[in-house]
Amino acid sequence: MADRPHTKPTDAEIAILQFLWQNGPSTVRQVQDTLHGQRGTGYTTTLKLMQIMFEKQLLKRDESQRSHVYSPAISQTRTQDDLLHRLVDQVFAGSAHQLVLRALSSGAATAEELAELRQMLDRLEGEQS
Amino acid sequence: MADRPHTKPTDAEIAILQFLWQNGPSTVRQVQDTLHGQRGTGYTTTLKLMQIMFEKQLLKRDESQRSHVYSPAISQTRTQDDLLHRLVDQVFAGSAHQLVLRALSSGAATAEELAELRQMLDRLEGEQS
DNA sequence: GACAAAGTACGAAATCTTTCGTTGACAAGT
DNA sequence: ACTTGTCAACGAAAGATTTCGTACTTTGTC
Repeated sequence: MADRPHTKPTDAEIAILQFLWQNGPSTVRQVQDTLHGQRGTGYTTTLKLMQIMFEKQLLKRDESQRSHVYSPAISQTRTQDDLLHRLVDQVFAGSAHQLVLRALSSGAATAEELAELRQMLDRLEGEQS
Repeated sequence: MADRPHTKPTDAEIAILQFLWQNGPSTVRQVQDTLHGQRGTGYTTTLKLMQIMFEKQLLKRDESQRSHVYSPAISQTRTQDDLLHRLVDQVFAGSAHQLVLRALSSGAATAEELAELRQMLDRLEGEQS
């Protein structure tokens, strides 16, 4: 049950959250090595960011070890939903359906994925009747 | 043919763009009255924002009238695509298909819209074979 | 022409985000 | 115990965004 963060995570914050969602609880060092090896920023930058995210309650941390171990305090799906709704409201004038159409037409989808979508459609139409 | 803005428009900028896309070329006053009547910010704030957006080439303007008339310099669809891709990359790990599934399951879609989606699927599957 | 209304331009404050340097604590090996 | 390496904490600078006050210009009205 993730608390709703009333403010949108910044890009840098999302990158860190994404790493933690994918790799599980991690130390600053682990995040820094993998993530900001690409970004080119220093260790203390990542540290500070994660400390701030901890204060903002975006991250939890285990301080029992010398190297604190951080994990997300908000769920991936919840965050995805929030950002998705933001995008729909802001730039698709509230029409999720328009967004879906555009994502499909511009994004490449495999046959498998299309089949999965078709299933989803069946299910949704079933619910509606 | 909209230039690609290499930087992402900020939230405030997107709100203004959205207004202009929906209402057509407008003066600062028109934007301010409608949009930031809700936001609660002053006239000069909106003015400044739109001036900066003009410098950034996010907006065009017609200065032939005393009240300059602004219009978007980037297309709505292009911007939607850009932001959509950003979201997919950042929080859906590059999987547009995951985003679509989530948008469908959480966003309410009417029967009509579902039918339209089904058509889109048919078309996409046709292309693939 | 003087006045008021509404507009633009500009500068700067306030806020938020990102970045890093420095300091002090802790641990490991010698 | 001493040195070396790693870490957390903190403060502060740099950058970007948002906000608004003030000054100047233009337009129309009396």
